[in-house]
Amino acid sequence: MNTRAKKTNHQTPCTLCPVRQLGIFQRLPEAEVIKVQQYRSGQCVLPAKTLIYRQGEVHNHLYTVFTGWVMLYKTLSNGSRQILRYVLAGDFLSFQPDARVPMTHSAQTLTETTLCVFPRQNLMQLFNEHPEVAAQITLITARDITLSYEYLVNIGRKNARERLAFLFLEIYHRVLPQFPETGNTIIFPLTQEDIADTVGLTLVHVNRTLRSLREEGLVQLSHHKLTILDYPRLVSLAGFNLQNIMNQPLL
Amino acid sequence: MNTRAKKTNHQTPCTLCPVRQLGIFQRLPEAEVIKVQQYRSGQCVLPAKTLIYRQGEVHNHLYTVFTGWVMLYKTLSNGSRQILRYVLAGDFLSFQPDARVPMTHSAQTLTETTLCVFPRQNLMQLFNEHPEVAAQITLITARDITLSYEYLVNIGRKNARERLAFLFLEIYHRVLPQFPETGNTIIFPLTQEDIADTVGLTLVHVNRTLRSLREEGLVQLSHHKLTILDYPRLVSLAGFNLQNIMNQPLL
DNA sequence: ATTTGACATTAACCTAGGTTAATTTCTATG
DNA sequence: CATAGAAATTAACCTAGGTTAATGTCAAAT
Repeated sequence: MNTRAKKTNHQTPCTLCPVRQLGIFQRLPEAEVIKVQQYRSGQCVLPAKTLIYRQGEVHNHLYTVFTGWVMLYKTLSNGSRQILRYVLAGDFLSFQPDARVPMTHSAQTLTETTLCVFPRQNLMQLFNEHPEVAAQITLITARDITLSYEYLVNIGRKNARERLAFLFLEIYHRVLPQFPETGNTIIFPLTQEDIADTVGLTLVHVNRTLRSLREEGLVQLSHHKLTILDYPRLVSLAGFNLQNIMNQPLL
Repeated sequence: MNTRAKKTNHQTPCTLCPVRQLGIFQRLPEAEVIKVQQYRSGQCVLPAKTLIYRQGEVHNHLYTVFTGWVMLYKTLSNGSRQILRYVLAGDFLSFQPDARVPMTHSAQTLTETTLCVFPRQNLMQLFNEHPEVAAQITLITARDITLSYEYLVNIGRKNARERLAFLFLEIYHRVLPQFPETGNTIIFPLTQEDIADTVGLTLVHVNRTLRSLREEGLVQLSHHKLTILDYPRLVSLAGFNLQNIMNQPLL
């Protein structure tokens, strides 16, 4: 990982971890969590725009995102980039269980980010000793697939306005549980180029489409703040279905 | 599931299962497999074009594909369809671990297909009693994500020729281990409309692009047979990387 | 052998989104 | 507060791929 990363001194005990409410360990009993903690190797804070791992390289850590935004992306030989997913607080990062295989994508922070680190070597041991955790991870991974299927539909079968509407709603709904006080406005650190590389358009066309959405009073995006102006119309434009997005276990 | 489905009388014991060489139980010791077998509820043969489950409906079985082709897809409110993935022999089907949540996509056979059936209720029990299996499933699911990321790149950032080249190579390499005697020609049951709905194009443009690939001596597709004519050029056109595709544990 | 419906093929035309390039904000830094 | 690089915005023009629609081919069913 990048050298600017600093390992924090204070190590939050897993039982006090704020992301427990959001992510993987939600349903694990207290005792289970305390046992899991011993596999953890630490916690670290990364500045914005830090590469966490690079496509093609072997990488020996797994992470849970504590706070901040991370993006996963692939780079093609012609230089273009496809962003695969945004990883937010409570999400799992770099889940590729075989430590010998090089990563197939890269990960980079968008904002300052705090990660909780597990060495990959401990994973199989953790699985064997705590099958509960393996089951939880399977569940999360299955939901990640569901999300990436939504992205496939979004890029493969929708027009520009629909694609943006969907992206905004998807992110809005994943940010909401972290900041319940948030109204219709969330902090949104993506540039228009990031948006373009997420939904398979060019940045110029993203800009045009944003203007059209703004002029129609659907969303407003500026200075890294996104405001949902007309939620119902946006939902219907995007063909948005909450169920396919949420990372929390669904009741 | 469809009523035309017939449950076969003869039940292959899991230890003799031909897909064991390909799929999930590859690394499980014999004794483990015998124990897993008791969770199985049966084996069934479905004709081509059978709906296995439908988007929006709760579905209480999990499957391993024994022989045949299955496609997963989503249908939008405007009637268009996005194919998400082809499920081949040895692959896992409908992995959505929470039985109460409706399926987010549909599954339909393309050819006659034999499935091995697990009731979903047994899954958590299986996980708890056999963490080995949970770990294997995690591994497979992680690889499914890798594949769907490849699809995202394919649709989001490549032109028509590149998309088709990639699809052909991806499928070719997944079919190969099943039929080692196959030369450069494989059976390829997709229609041009299926191809279009997989790579985010229209069937008319798929036809045009196929002609162009044929005229340049790259691939030949007719009568449900696909022939790879110029493998190296196809690989370079597609930006194809084997590692991201294979479902087998890599080394 | 004929019918039928599904699938493939082609042509003519059109448009959503891409390309290029210039200009205008921001925002971080000295 | 000045400056530079990053990000946003806009306009003019272009093309890859979409649309419509007609025709051809094949295989299953009678």
